[in-house]
Amino acid sequence: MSPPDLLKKALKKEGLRYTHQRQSIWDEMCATNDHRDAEEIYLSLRNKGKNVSRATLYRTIDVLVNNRLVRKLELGDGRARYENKINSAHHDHLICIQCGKIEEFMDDEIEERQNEIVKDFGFKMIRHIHQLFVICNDCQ
Amino acid sequence: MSPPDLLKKALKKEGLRYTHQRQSIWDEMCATNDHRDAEEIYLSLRNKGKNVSRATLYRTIDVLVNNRLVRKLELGDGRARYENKINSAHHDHLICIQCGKIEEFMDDEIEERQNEIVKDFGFKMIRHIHQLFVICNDCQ
DNA sequence: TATATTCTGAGACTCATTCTCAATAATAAA
DNA sequence: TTTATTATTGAGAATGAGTCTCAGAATATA
Repeated sequence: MSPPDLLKKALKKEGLRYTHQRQSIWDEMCATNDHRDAEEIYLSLRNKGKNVSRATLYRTIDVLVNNRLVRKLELGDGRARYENKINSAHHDHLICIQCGKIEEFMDDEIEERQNEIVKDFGFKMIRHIHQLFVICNDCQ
Repeated sequence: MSPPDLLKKALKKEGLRYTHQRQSIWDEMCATNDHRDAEEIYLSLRNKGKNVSRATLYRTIDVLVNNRLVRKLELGDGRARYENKINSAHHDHLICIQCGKIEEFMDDEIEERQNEIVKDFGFKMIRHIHQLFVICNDCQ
């Protein structure tokens, strides 16, 4: 299911301990390719009998995000969404402002232009956010 | 300084009254091309003897954003930034993750590709967010 | 001017996220 | 393996940007 080594490696790299809770959270993150908020992940864990506190959930997600196992999506509505990064190549997002549906896109040309822009400024690219807010076909 | 007609027109369109506070806030938004958070704008108003409540500030900024006089920037740190839209053409942002400096960029090729992507999905583009998080030249 | 309606401000409230700290679990040492 | 050390956890308190409430103030209408 979820590649156990990736979690253990990340924890070791950070000097953190391997615990049941952290494994449960990583399993849960890998269980779907959805873009879920913390509460959805929390409740899904509870449903499966894996009781992990919100505090631990947030703390663990931070570790996963910092180690590029999970991606954090900020859509501007006050709730972050999370998706695992191991089942998919790099992509950005289209978000329907009506129904909330999230689709993924990837465009080499855009990626390339981005890098050139940053280089032209003499800066160093760390990461980027590219979100297209749309009305999807179902909502038109 | 700030084009007074734009504010009055927007308020009229929304069926809202023209008040001192709303004019002060619009003046303040036009006073700089910075990307400031609500608290900075609030304090700057106070400094100038224009006492406007936070409630009114947020409410008015909403109106300005909805009428495209002001742009709201969500950088993922929990504080929205605002910039007036009347002194500048469309652009996106580079943000230094070290010092917080914000630069602007605009790329026709990217804009075009974006539109094509949305069209290919059969969606309708509403708006987009494109942020490049970097380490700027001063911070390297 | 009188009346109706909208706006404002102070502070209470919300809600996602972070923090605190005593109890617990994982690791290291003996 | 037992003990000692150190990190982790969970419950709930705290945080903080932003929103809401509602009585009094300002503006518009008759």
